[in-house]
Amino acid sequence: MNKEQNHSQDTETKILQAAEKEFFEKGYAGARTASIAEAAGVTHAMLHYYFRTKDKLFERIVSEKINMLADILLSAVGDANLPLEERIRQGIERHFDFISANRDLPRFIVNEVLSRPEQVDTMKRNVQSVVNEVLDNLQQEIDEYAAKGLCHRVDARMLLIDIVSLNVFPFMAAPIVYGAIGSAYGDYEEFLARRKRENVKTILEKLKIN
Amino acid sequence: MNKEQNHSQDTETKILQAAEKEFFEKGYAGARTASIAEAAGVTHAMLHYYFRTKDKLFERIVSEKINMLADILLSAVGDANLPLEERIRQGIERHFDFISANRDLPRFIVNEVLSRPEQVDTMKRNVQSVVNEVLDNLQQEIDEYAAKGLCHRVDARMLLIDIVSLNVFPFMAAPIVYGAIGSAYGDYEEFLARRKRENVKTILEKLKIN
DNA sequence: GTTTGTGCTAACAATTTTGTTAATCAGTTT
DNA sequence: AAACTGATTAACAAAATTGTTAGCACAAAC
Repeated sequence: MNKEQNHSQDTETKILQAAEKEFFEKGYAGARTASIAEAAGVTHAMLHYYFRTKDKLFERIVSEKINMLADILLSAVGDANLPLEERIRQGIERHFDFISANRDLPRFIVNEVLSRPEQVDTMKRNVQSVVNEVLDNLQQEIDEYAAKGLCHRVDARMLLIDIVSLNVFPFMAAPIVYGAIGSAYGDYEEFLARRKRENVKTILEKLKIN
Repeated sequence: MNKEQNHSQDTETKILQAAEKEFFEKGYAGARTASIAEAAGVTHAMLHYYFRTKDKLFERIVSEKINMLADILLSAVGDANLPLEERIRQGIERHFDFISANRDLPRFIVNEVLSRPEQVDTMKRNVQSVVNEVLDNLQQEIDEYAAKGLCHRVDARMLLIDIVSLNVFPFMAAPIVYGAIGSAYGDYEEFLARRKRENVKTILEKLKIN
């Protein structure tokens, strides 16, 4: 009995889950504490009991999500001592799969986090050092390969922006991208598989020397 | 005196401008009719006088913006009877410049329009026929070039998604993309110029036959 | 000069939404 | 079993936000 032994199977967790869904779908301003409580199957006083205010509940969700971002970046780095091309392919695919498994996350970050200057600072602090280290290593490796004439000497920072753009945007604009174009390729999952291959190809094409 | 002759230099227009700004910055749910009125320098009753409800005012802004999208697509098509490569370059650059001149538009569309199924339908109806025509022509032209061995036979639809992704995402995620990476390239405008060149290069690389 | 209509204001009404509080319930401890 | 503790509820309070209304002012029409 170290922690609180909750009655109805962790009310706090149920609220958090419902809150995440509501905030992701409607944003901070559009979210209603009453809806969250209802979705969680508790009275809305409980929400205030556990989290005091809507704001604090929101912050809790946000900080959790911001942490995921640094993680995915690191996990996408891939096994060292694979050949460069293979590592980049792996990085792109892992990033794509992560976004695919968290389809509402990019929109949430862009909408709710990037519009708050304080949180942008938090993100920068959390992400910048990791990003820079990853990028410096990647750039070094690219330069080595280029020196041996094995690839073009592309700019690692630009490459990262390319990758993230290609991987993320179609998910953010999914209703219109798939609705107006993608549906020609079959169902949504098929379309995504196609995009994933396409993105790998696009990026590797930039490196490839012919 | 066909139309109403307003007193203080077009109150309706001032409300519309203030509303656009507020809705773009804070989204529908976050926007406050009182803020809009204050920014427009009128009492907030005027807002209801001219537009009845917050909802109707919002719809007015949305439909205006949706129309812009079909326009930019057509205008980016570029002069026919230019060589293919030059046309695509022109298309990418025009699209980039349009986004650059309307930096909050993508976020607005993604956030506020794509989350409303009815409006997604409206957009599809408005955009789909234009997009399909443009894409069919482009595909045909690519195929002709490819048949002569002048370029790879790339898929026009995928190419369009690539272009839009590369051009749009950095603007949507500007605070973090520029803040964590882009600032290494100088001020924001310099960074953008660099991105524009980069995007053209990335896309043309996919076509180029070596 | 009176009438009429449109733009406009100030105050108010209605609703929605967040947050609080006092009381109750269910275990646990003593 | 009495007292205690944290979880829970229902009802309420407070604040914010949208929307309405009655009336004023001023220009044009008659």
